[in-house]
Amino acid sequence: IVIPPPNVTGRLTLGHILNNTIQDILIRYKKMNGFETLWIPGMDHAGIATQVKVEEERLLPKGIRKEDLGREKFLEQVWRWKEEYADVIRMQLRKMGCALDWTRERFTLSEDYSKKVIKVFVDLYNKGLIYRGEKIINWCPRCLTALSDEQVETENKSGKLYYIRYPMKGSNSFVVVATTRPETMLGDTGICVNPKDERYQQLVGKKVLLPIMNREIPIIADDYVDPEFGTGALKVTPAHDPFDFELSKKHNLQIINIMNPDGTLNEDAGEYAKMDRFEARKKIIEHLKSLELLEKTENYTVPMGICERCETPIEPRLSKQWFVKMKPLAEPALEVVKNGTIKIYPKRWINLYNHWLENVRDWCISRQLWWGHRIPIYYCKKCQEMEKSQIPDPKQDKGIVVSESKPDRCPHCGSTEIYQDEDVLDTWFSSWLWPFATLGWPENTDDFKHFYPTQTLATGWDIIYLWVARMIMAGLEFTKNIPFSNVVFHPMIRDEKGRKMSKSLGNSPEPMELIEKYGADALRLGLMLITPAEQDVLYSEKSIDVGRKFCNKLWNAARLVLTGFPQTPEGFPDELSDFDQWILNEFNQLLKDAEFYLNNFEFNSLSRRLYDFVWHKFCDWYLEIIKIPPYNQKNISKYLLRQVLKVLHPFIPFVTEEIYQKFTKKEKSILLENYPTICDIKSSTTMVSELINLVTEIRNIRGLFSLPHNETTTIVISTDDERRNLIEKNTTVLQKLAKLDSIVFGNKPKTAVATIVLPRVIGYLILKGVDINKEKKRLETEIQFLTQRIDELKNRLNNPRYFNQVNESVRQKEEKRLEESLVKIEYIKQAMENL
RNA sequence: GGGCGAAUAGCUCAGAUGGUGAGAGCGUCUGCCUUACAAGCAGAAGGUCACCCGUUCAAAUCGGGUUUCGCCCACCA
Repeated sequence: IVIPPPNVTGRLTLGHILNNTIQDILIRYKKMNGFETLWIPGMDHAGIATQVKVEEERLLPKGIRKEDLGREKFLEQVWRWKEEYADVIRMQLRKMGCALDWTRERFTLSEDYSKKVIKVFVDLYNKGLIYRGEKIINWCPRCLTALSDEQVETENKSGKLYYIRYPMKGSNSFVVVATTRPETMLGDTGICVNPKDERYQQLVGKKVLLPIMNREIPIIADDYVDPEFGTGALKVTPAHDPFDFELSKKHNLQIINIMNPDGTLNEDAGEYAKMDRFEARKKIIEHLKSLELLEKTENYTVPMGICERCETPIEPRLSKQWFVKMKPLAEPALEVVKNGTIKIYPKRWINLYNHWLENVRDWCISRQLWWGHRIPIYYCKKCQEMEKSQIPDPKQDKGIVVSESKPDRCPHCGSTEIYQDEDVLDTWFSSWLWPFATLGWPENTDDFKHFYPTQTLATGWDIIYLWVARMIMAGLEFTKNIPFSNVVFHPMIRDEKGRKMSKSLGNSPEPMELIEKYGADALRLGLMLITPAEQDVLYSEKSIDVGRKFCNKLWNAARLVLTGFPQTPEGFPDELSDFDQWILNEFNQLLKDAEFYLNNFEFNSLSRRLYDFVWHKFCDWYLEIIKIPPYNQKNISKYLLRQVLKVLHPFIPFVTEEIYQKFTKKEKSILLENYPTICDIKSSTTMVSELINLVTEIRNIRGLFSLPHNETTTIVISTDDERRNLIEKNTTVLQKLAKLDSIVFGNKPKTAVATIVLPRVIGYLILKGVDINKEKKRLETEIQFLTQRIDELKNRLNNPRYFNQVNESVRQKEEKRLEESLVKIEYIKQAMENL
């Protein structure tokens, strides 16, 4: 396993705890099952995220901008930040018990790793899969960089739809257009209508006068325009809308960029130059009103893109950026999931994966940032100048050199005036190499040969596009192999009200404080107990307390086992009591379930199953029984506890190790032991179950008659020989567990009694204040219930269709239920007569 | 607009291939300081499994539809 590298932006969150707990469980489980395991740690430089953090927390308070420092000085600051938080993250991963191999720690911006990133860029460029293009991209006016489509989140904001009149040239009439971003009108270079729209057909080819700017712009026709929306006429702003840009190319419209990178308007916006885009919106509306060119305003929900890092509204902006052609990479990635070479858990995420890859668009990878891998593109000043005067075709990248290291001379003209592109690469352009770059690729290292492809990637579903799909593409493209066989998507952690964890809401708990308060094991187990496979986790601190209580319970149980039975052997004893067999049988079932759940990455189910076994089987019944002589002299508690600790260890490594050391006297870590295997059970364990049922029934009736728990009572039992033997053999156990002073065999005593009926056993509890009529009623209700059930079962079993279709084991179970019910009803009737 | 998911006890959720009298944790109530554990033990109450129709000997589970909620994607400005 290679860790999904945490961002060096800050401390780990609860989400990281969840993510790493899952991986640690897998690593420890496989290790104990005899596999060679490796879990590689590492961190991600997280380009934009870290840069924004450092600016906000290190520079802003001092009132300086990064431009004041300059690129080099600023990067020094970021590296210092990185070192600080890398230390914190290392400490956090250790505290939560992650069995990582720290000798192999990696970083996406280390010198070594950077070389791999640059190599990949150059390779892709040479293969024609990277190109420079002038397109409308997502621009964050706050971060001053381009973003990929995946780094933009869409929020539906309530806004307005403005209807603006564009006067026809040489006429008194208007064409009315509807827009949500009226300020962009300053950059309009056309009006577009649907050619089939009869309202406008005669206007196509004519011109309107753009208000405020007083520019003549043509009316064109294109199928793209939906006649139903707004007025059916679309204002075309090529520099500020992706489709308008396409239209402008198709119809040869002028392209006018009216905005500066920081979201203020530029000189092409006339009198609005230097004004912020939202301020300009208000002013322009006022302006249009005064010209009587604003026809109306409607409320409208606007899907607005915001920067995932700073939540600033994105501005679609025309600019020259570097792109990766995704289609050729996507096809093989789709195939490996389709044919099952890579398995995705839970399955439902496959849909999402496919949908994205089938509709994938080219990936904008250049960022106008400082923190990141500098793009290995070098420009020749001379050629560029030549290009401007001689070769006007912008598609030709003349004067550009793509190289892993800085070239001395321009290969075209021999000039030494060469400078590198200022931009860096998208942070995900390094992350997508993670599974193999961490193992030494492109060198054919021992690690790479031995450990690649990796087995399992565990991560949150939120980065399925940003990261997972791209890693699969990169793995197939560069290593000709899948990067991992399994992808386990775990849910997002939300607060109790279902809201996302965020700093501004203050609902994001600090994991280290939780570890301080409850212990790392409690945190790990508590999270596993509440983390469903397919739904988001609603976190509350209570669940961590549940984890802590469990650890405490285990600790106390271990205390009893280690000190309470000094005579018992530590190994597997020669002779097993009925109760030993019973608990071993239960343990075998647990092991079967554990294997199933782990193979299917169902950690939640397994953690619940473990909890239930340890608490409600091992502690509540087995440990209680073996306190009672003669079982306190001879039992398998020490053996079984050791096995149980091993099964629990992947979930709660610390407390299990601590207890285990008490056995081995600090000689060997429990992690180096073998995982338990299923052992033979010779005899049937149903008799013990019957005994347990009898105890439960007695406790139940005692409760019904409000008998205080410190008072004992007498029971008279009428049963067959087999059960009489069983009960006689376990008299003390029964007495202790059911609070009985004596057990007598025989028929109903003359005193008033409460009646307990099990198949083949009638028990009469001698109690005060028993109302015979109420007892009769209680038993009659039971008879009624059983009669109904017997009818149902008989009907079913006599039905040939049932008989033919149902599988053997189910039918046997049903037959047994019928038999038990028939026996039980006879016993109840017998008990009724005695009343 | 397209797609995905959810609806089960007061709350948060389990219930794989249809088949036990639908479970757990928390909360509530009753009784217990029983020598591992009061951070605990023994019990109880509490559910028309959102609604309708269908398939089946049998549906919380499968199919169709309805309602409510959540998420993702999308170039109707």
